[in-house]
Amino acid sequence: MLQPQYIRENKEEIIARLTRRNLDAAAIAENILRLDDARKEAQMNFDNAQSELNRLSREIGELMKQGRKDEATAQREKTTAMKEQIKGLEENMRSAETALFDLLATVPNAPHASVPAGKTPEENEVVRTVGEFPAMSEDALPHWELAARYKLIDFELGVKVTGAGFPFYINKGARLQRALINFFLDAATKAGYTEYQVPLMVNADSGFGTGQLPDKDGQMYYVTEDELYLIPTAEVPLTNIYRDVILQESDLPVKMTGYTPCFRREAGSYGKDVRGLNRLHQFDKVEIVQVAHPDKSYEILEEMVNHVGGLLQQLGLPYRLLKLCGGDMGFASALTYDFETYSAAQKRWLEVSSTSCFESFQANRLKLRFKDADGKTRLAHTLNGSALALPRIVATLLENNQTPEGIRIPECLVPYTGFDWIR
RNA sequence: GGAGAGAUGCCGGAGUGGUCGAACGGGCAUGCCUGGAAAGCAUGUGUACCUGCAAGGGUACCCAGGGUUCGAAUCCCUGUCUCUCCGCCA
Repeated sequence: MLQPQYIRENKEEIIARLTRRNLDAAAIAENILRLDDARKEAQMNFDNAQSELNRLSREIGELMKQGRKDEATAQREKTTAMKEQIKGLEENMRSAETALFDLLATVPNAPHASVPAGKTPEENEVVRTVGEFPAMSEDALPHWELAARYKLIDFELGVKVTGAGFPFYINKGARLQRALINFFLDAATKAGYTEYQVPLMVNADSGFGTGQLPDKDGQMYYVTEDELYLIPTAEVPLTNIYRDVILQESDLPVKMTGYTPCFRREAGSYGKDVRGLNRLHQFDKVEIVQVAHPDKSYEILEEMVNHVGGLLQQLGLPYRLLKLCGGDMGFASALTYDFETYSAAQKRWLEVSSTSCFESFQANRLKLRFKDADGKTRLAHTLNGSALALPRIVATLLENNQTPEGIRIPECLVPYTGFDWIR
């Protein structure tokens, strides 16, 4: 959530940044400031009236103590009208607060100054492309056919037991999943991230804290009976650990990692995008999260990008790094890098990681703060990244590593799989 | 799921209608003391918002939300959570 105070002091900057999201930023900024002014005035009126009532109450207490009953009663009569008035003023204040909050809650984060303008994914900026594209023969198979041939994944069984987008992984397919999860978790802990195993359902406060609510309400599975949301990413429970927390500056950066299944309704997806492992309702992911000092957050974003790039390199997967344009960025992000691996048999790029800096946008919602060197309480910055999401890694791995003799397992995974070929 | 007890500041723990943002103790910070430390002594130690150039002033917050009252941490109602006992159970 943006801070009215910041908008007031840096209006031109915020408007310029928000404009990259293709919004009428000036109108939004004006509206926020107008509602904030109204809120201040309403609070002032309420505070003053309340202050007067408090003063009278103290006076009555004093008179009672001294036994001056008549005077106390006279004063008490004065309060009746005041209470009525205060009630109205309080309602004004609350509705002014609500109006401001409701607007702020739906305004996305202001993109970083370096974010390219643009409306569609085609306008994302390619930062770099790494690795060799494998030479594929014409009869190279897409991963869903390889998965069937080697009996690694059963999509139809998933449809039977649950529905589309909930595959079964079997045998070496299952073992490969487990190997990737362990490989990613080990890499993260080696890089200094503390491993967590987290709840897979969260309450509405947590959903709000990281920005999924109200923005992505329809995209999360919701358990009505208990008013809980299935997590769409480990980011939600991990980051919310620090909701309503004030850290010491020396605690920063906080580095956390966790493996979880992720649940996404993916309402509105269709066609080749959802074929095979390309888009699932349930998938596995290892996430890395950091809580950072505001001065260090972009440095840390680079560090996280390097971590993710390192994983892809070890897996021997060619990838490109994208800096997302304003139109393609998530609601809460100030700057997002996507990693896409090149899936040789499908001849397309598949997103396998999204790594973002949220600046203080989430922290403001979470009330995640720290005490700086001067003892001042300030909002921290939050970051996170997929490191990595499994299904498309598996898709690319199967496709790119297929040979007439079977599918070759990358060296770095062999200690985890216990086999080096799928035949 | 049933019965009971409880929820107070960084922690422990008072407070059952009036000046309580909250006694007392611990912790922590700063100062004095010391060669240095410990002990001792002194002072300080929440968050948010409003107002003010500032010093300061105001409002709210004692789990959450309602209510009673001139006035609520204290009384009433609802909810949440924790603990104990019973039941059920991987």
